Amino acid sequence: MKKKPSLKDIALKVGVSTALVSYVLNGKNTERISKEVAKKIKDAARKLNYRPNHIAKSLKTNRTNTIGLIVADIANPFSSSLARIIEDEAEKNNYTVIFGSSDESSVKAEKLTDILLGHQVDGLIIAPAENTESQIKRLQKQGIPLVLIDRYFPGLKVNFVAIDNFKASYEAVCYLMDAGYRRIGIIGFNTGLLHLQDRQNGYTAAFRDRGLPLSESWIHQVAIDQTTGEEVQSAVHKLISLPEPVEAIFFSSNKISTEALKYLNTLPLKVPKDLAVLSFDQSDAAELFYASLTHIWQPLEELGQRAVNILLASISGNKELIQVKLDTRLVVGKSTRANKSGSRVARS
Amino acid sequence: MKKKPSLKDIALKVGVSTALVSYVLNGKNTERISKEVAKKIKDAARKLNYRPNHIAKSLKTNRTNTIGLIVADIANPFSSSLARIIEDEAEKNNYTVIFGSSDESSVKAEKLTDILLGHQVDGLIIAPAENTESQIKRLQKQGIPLVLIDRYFPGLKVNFVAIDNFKASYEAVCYLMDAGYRRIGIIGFNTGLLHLQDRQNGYTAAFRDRGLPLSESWIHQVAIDQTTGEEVQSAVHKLISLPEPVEAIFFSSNKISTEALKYLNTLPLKVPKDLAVLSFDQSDAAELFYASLTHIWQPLEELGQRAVNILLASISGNKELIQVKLDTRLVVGKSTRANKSGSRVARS
DNA sequence: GTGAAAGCGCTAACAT
DNA sequence: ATGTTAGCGCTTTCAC
Repeated sequence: MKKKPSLKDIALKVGVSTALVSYVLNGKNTERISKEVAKKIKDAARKLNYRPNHIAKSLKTNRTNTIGLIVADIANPFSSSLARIIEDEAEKNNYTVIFGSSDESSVKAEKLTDILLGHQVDGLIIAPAENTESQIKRLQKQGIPLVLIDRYFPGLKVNFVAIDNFKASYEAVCYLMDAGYRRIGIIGFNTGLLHLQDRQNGYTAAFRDRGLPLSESWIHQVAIDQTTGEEVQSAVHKLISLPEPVEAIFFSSNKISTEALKYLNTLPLKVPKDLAVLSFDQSDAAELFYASLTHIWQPLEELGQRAVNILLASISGNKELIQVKLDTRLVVGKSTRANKSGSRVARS
Repeated sequence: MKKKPSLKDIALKVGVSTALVSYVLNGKNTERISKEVAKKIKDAARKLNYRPNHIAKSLKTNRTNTIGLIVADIANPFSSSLARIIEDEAEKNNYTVIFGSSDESSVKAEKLTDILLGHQVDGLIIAPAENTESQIKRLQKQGIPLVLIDRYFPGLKVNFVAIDNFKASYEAVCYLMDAGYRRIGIIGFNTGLLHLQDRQNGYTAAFRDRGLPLSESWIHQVAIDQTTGEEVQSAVHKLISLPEPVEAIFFSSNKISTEALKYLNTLPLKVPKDLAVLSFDQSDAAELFYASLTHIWQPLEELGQRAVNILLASISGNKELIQVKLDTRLVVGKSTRANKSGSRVARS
């Protein structure tokens, strides 16, 4: 690799000091620099194909204009969509994104954080994995600009942008109940992550508030940190094989619904006639499945954009604690029926 | 943000020179450093929660251990899956990934390249957008370690890892022909990107080699750089509304097939009975659609891993030109029939 | 208007 | 076995 041209090379070529070159190229103190010199410098820079060395600049300014992003798995559409939004919003503000996938492992998350901080990112956007509360706390104590996304720890006074998972689930399950469904199963993750627990809590709360019976056999949990295809299939299988099979299943994430729908495709049973399904998270799955999926839509754009803006504000010294819970929307598709016993609304 | 501890702080605390601290913390020259001092230094580093400043290190060493990744759109599952693989492979080699989405725009691609290079990435992995040949050429002339992925420019002597798109398409279309399909439509992108053109060329070549008639009305192209939902729908609609409707459609990318399948879901027609479909690229869509998709599978793992390894070799000074074309696999699903006129294989 | 020089945190060649 | 020092490319203060 040829040596890259530096400020000095330009200075030498034009016959001025590096300081002047720096001023001109950064548009600083322009009023007190002669037009001719400025032009000469710019020309030389162009001719040498000069590209400022951000590394050197950063060392001096203590700013890298880089933000670190830690998601669970960049290959998951939820994460990658978010990443794209964050990338765009960051770019608008002249920031670049470094990323890493934690795989829901606190060990990987910690290592990743170290690496990103080693690269001197100006701040971090983190979808925190389970058991990383202490890491987050430590980062905060070190004064590192930080905003959690998608998930948060209720005890921690740390910026976050998330959705109201409890409410979203609650409303979704109520929707099913209003439609006449009674035996409603749920497949969720077996995890300590509050935002995922909330989805299950919303589910149980709906039963409680409506005074409807809830059977333990309707609740299934799968592991979050490994391929869950088989586990999900087995859960679905159990739910529909009960002496009194469930009439509807609520999938608490896109990963789960994708696996479940794949499985349902192999079964003779028909959605929504024989079984209704409803899922958290939008995804292509919603429309690719033969019965377009009724699902809980998350405001990804807003989630990502606000995270970036809160982070940038924090980087600029804003000390205010900002915690945002955004609302979701229930998008009704064909995988559930507005009125379970269709005949009730039959016309004359 | 509190000032971060530096080598100097440790040196001061322990009462040694920064050089010693650097040696100890980097495990260099360990043989000639006393155990006690080494221990003291390590303890101090831990106590101060020292994290090496990669920026400073980079300035000195001219290595950032960062690679820049430019994809078309990180939100596309193809890109994000690849990104994940690249991330993992990079991490194994102690590298971090900075990324950006070009949106298939040469202007964005150039800007992105500049930004990533400004951050002093050690090398670039690029899925080049249309009309970026000159950019790539320039990068190469500057001696920047480089490997193209997924796409390449046949004229350029630049490293690449890609697949044989022509062959993959050719074989896929032949498969359809062998199954008895004759009126086979294709929906591809209207683009100058060779790898996408190759997919269409493979299609036409199959007709030519088999001596089968091909109608212009079977070939449709949609724009690549914008949401193509409507365009795809309209293309599908035209293909199945021909006086002699096509019997099969070949979608030349995951983006196209996803949109097309969504549309097919809204139609009364049944796959594969009324229409067979076959797609390039694996994706969840393959199994979520009611008739699991016959598709061309790409070796993403190998694609990503080899790209990283070739890049790292190049960064380490390897001058050898490496151009790899990997083979794909046709995965047969239920969206096509092995024998179009099913009766022919009917048993007794 | 312009330049000299210090220094960001680190490494490595060169002392001692 | 440990220390000194120059310098990576840049910004910025201060001097002329």
